[in-house]
Amino acid sequence: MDSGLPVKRTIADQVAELVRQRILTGQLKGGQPIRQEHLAAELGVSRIPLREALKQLAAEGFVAITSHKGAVVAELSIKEVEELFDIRLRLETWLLQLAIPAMTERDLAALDRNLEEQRHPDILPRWGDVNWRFHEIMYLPADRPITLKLLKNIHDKIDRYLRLEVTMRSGFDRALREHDSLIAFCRSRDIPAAVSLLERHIRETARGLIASLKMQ
Amino acid sequence: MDSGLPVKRTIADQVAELVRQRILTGQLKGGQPIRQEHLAAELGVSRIPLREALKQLAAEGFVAITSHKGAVVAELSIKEVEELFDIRLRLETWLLQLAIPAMTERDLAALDRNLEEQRHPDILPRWGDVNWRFHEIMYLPADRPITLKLLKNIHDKIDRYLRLEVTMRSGFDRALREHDSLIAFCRSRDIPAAVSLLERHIRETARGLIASLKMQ
DNA sequence: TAGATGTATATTGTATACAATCCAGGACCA
DNA sequence: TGGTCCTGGATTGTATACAATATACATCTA
Repeated sequence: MDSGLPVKRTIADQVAELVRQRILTGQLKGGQPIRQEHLAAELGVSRIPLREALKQLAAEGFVAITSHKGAVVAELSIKEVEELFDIRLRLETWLLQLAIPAMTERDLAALDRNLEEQRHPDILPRWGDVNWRFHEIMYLPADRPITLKLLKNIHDKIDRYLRLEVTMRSGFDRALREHDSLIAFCRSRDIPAAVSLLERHIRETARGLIASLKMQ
Repeated sequence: MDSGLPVKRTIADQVAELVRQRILTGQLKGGQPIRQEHLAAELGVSRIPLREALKQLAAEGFVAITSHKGAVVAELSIKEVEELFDIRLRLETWLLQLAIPAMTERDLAALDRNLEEQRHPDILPRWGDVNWRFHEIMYLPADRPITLKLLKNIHDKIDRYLRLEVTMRSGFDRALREHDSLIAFCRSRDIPAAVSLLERHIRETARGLIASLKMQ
């Protein structure tokens, strides 16, 4: 099994990863223009690999490139966030349904371990990653790699906004409780209960995030 | 309303479009390696814009790039084709459900016009485009642009294989009949009938394509 | 002969240099 | 004043040149 990451990584790939991280963590904010010469100099590379990285990020939807004007960090409108959650709803409930019958004890144990990590005192900075991992572990037994990759991309886009602490604090405990119940339903192979809880889980997360977006 | 295409197109964009077309039409076949110098010379450009185009196509899933080894035209396994159809099923039935109540007479007329085009004697070479346009027109009133773009990407990937004439001939008449009925159900706002027909339509297309893939 | 190791050549990856384009701000005019 | 047309600097887009890497083949060794 291949991790998907090339052993010998090219500068362009490293730069793409780094810029993506900066966008996800908010170091690069939505709407902010990216000056190629400046950023390339800061990273100690030429503009060529940076430009290739930007082309890739543009295709992934993290930046928007306009000819001869340059790249800006992509912004998500509330409408777009709602649509992304809608897509999640359709695809994740489907994957969960497929996954539950295929789950092994190993998978359930991995979910337990992940839940422990979520309860770690200073989880907040890593919450985005750990939360996605939880969902990923649940869906892996469904054996739908393309869908999973697609969902990861969506999660990444949404996570930029979930980092707004307002949302974090209010939805955090609820998320933990729901994750806990989800594992229980998976363990008892109760597909309807699990799917319906997941549906509520996603809708609630969406509601919280969108409310906080509308507030500011 | 913006077409999405930049007025002043850069060489890299034109090359990306051209290479994508060559892949979709089978001029570049799955698994075939892409030699940068050779292709760049053939197109009369340098390798820089070609490389940027390849990075974009890689992110879209049309080519696979391995460091220091180059790009090869992506291949789809039967398992992957099945998964793509599964995603279509989930997302397209959802979009249709949303779209039907929002459809106007204009939309229905556009569907009629498209159907006429499908009946054109030598539609075969343009079938991929026209077929997608049919589905796109149906889903546009749902007003879910991100989902629609995602589905277009999936359609493009599948179309490469739908061009195998075997499938074409056998599934062609059926597709026409089903498209016709779909319009009728949309016109009478019969959501359950339309959705269930669309579901069968997608499943049948998948079945035909996969059967012909397994044959060869 | 089979396998390992070195070397030449092809190919990709990156830096530098230059061309094309955009944009802010000033000159000019009605 | 307000609008239009320049113009120069900033920025992006592309070509060329060079560096890094991979692959095929020859050579060597046991």
